[in-house]
Amino acid sequence: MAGPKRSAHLFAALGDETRLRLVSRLSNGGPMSITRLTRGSRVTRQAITKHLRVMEGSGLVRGMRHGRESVWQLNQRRLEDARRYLDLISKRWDDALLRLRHLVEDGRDGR
Amino acid sequence: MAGPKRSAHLFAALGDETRLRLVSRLSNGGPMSITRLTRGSRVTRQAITKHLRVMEGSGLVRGMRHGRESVWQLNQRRLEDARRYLDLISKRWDDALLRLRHLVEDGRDGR
DNA sequence: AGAACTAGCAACCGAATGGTTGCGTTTTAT
DNA sequence: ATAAAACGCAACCATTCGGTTGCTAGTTCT
Repeated sequence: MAGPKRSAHLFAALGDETRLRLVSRLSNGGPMSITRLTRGSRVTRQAITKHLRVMEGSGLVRGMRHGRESVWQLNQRRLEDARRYLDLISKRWDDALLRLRHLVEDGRDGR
Repeated sequence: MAGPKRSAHLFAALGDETRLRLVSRLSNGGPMSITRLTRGSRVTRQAITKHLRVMEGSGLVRGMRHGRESVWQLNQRRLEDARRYLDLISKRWDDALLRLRHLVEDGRDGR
């Protein structure tokens, strides 16, 4: 299920520039090894590794060992989870504003 | 424009449990004052204020002074920005996997 | 006018975060 | 068999973050 706790965790994983760049790289280059991801990034391989682990922790990405290198790929399902959560909030917000407008108008009529 | 930096900032604003709870409250209760938001939250009013400012910093929320209280409301446009970014990533990912599959298949045929 | 309410400002604190460096281990290439 | 490549582990560091407390200032209510 969604839930604010799990969702926050997920968004937090997206809430870092370096990490979002990794997501972007993976999203249009397909699965990639750590050193490959490190090339073209201004930070250390270790930093990349840490970030990948963080994202793995929220299910956003997962890696498999392939010979001497570990290859990482996006997990699209989690992306959809995030999107659904935003949709939910958006929908509720519309309704809330509608209810609010009704309240105001009723107030006027009630004078 | 989107951009990884601005987007990361936006997701970071969503990437905290307390903050996401605030978003949720605002999303189905409509615009609300700080003290009202504080009631029903386990943290201090000051904490709430700080979080609101953080979210304001990424344009996710905005507040207006109304008499002695400051009333805050969601900014739906930013929510849509976040959603669009996720859509973009998702779409790219699909294409990347497709290209990858073609590569693999071509490899087999090329033997 | 005075009490109560709502909020802002500033200082402080412990924990988490993003990043680096150094070293050891496994796997591939020569 | 050695060298090189790719990675994991651990320690360390500065900064940011989430949160609290104490105090002050503007608004509303009686």
